[in-house]
Amino acid sequence: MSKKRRNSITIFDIASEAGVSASTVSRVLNNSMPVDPAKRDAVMKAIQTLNYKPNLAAQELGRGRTMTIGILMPLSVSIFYNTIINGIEQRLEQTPYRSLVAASNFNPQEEHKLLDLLVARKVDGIISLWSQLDENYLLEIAKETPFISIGRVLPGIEKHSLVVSNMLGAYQATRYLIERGHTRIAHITGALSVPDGVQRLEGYKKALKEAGLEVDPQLIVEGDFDEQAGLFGVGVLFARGARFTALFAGNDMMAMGARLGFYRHGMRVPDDVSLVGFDDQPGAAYTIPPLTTVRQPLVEMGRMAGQAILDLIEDQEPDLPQFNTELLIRESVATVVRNDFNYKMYMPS
Amino acid sequence: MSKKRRNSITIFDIASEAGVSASTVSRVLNNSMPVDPAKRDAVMKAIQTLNYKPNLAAQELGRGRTMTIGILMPLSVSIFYNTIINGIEQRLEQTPYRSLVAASNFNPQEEHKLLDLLVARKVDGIISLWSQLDENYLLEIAKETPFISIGRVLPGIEKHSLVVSNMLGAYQATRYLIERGHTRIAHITGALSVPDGVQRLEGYKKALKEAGLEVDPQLIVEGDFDEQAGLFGVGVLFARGARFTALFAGNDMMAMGARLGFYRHGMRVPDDVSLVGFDDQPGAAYTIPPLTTVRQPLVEMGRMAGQAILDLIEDQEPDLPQFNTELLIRESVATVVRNDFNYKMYMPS
DNA sequence: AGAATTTGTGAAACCGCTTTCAAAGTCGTT
DNA sequence: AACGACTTTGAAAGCGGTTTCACAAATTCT
Repeated sequence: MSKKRRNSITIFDIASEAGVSASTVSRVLNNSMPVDPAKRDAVMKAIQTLNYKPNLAAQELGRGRTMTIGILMPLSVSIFYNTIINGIEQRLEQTPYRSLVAASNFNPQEEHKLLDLLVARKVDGIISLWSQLDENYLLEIAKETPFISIGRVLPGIEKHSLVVSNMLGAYQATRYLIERGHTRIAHITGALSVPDGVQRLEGYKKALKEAGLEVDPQLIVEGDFDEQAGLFGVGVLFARGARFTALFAGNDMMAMGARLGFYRHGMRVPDDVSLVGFDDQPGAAYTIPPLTTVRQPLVEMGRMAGQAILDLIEDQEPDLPQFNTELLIRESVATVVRNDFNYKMYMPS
Repeated sequence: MSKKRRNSITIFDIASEAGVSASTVSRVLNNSMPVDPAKRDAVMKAIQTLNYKPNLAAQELGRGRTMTIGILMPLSVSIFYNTIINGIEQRLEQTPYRSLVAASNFNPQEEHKLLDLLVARKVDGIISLWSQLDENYLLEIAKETPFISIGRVLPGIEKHSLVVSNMLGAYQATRYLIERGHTRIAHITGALSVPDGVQRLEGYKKALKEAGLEVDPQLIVEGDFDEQAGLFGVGVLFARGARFTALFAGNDMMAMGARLGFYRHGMRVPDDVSLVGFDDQPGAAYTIPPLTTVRQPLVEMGRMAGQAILDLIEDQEPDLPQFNTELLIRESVATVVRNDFNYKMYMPS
């Protein structure tokens, strides 16, 4: 079916070129042992002139370690996940470890395949982001290979899991809205099939209850984290005739969708309706108006995950801190001025 | 410094388990040769019960081909590049080839290192996106390994390069603005250190000249593709006292930045000023108002690049089509109603 | 029925590098 | 000068697969 390409110059070629043994070449390559300076130079020169590049597969096979840690993420086309990965790589950069990332595009089949691929590649560790895979399968893999889970806690290895409190973030967002005088706060949820979505919903409810406000189902519509859902969500809200002065969206993308929805209905943000998102995705600072949102310390999370996987590889128990969200106050929320007769409620025209 | 992990079960383990030779196991694994059904089943079962996973490094070394094509991109945290990569992977999915992507974060040092890594990994082909590396170095690599360049044409292997006409896109955008009655059109350029930036500037100028309009340096400010630059750019424009009714931004991110700039200055889009971007990045459809912009067929480009690298691997000359941009008309441009006394009069359409 | 093919199979060589092991050199002591 | 303790070094044995090769067994053809 196809030809091999077995051209490459090997360690032996450069060995003979330099007049030493292959072992010696290997030794200067990894300087794993002292080598006579003269020979070392000869080897270096040979490497140079023959433009030798070690064969990675051979190295890995030879030493039984790949020096790479695999990263499994749900979606390649996502700044959110990539930012975390950035953090991981920042940590790894200072080590001899490389990273190898695989994206499943939210397809569990594909994710399974990719995870197997990482295992087949014998990566030294795996960091998985928001895996959708079966718990037991993951645990099984975690038994064989150092494994860190981000965005999902795996029972039994909670210590190797890293999540931020979605609940807290949603609570902060809602709470803030309440403090600014809003009492009728709508919520477009994230996908309720994933924990993040329901946890954020919970946080929203908690803030409401704590403030003695009722949780009105009329004000809640289920979304799926997509811009579309935001746009559609405000449509639903209006169709219901819901009355609200603020909207908390389950993430920034939905907030942007909602923003467009309001625009279509001729409602100004924040003058007519306040809006808060979740994630602080890039660009959130450049919406009109700049979006108030909940920030997760993504890069920092990545860094810590990187540290944790290194710990695990060294057989040390990782020490994963608690990550908290932070409310980023920008310009999409207005204070509502109370009025005994009229709560400053808005309705589309 | 560290321990090996040499636990794994090998082809021999499953060979003895199934009562056949290792060669046979290999044969059923790749079904490269007919094997007695009974033995085949035995092998399958053994694989199952021992939960065997072939060692990729060993496979690659053994067969001298890695069945992976490397992708080198400038920035991991970018939907733009990732969309192209998506296209590549779509094409690859239907083949036995895997992809391996490496991101340099615009750091030439890093890019060099990563490219070397791909070579060391002996990938069967390389697709490079907007490489910043030295031409000769790239050509040298292209000599050894099938190589496709996206976003930059490499002299000598133009046929292996894939670019879209930035010039055309910018021309389309500017032309459209002119057709809508705009005569004073500002432009915030991309980074002029990269071809895309200057080509878009050229396209802008071309459209202007063609329409008999002067190219006013007052209306041009250099940006760098970042939101910041857009925001800053309109600041500069206003500081100069420049008068314009439309702005063509070198990309969407700068358009968003500019959008915020206008907002800060109390100018409505498109009522007071029209705006067009470039790239159609996700979210561009959800700006306020939805942004008119130039679309590049990213996914399609990726697919074709995937096809091309496969061709190259098969020793066939790839047939890369010409990719054209397309103007996506949304809502950020208004028609100007001319007025002899004051051209600053608009009518949103 | 016997010759000529055509399977199916295991042994062994090989892929390119690392690492163990033992031999050969060095050097410092006594 | 002889001896022991380190250093350097090359040969050789892996690492876990693939593939060639030779051979036995099963088919097919006269």
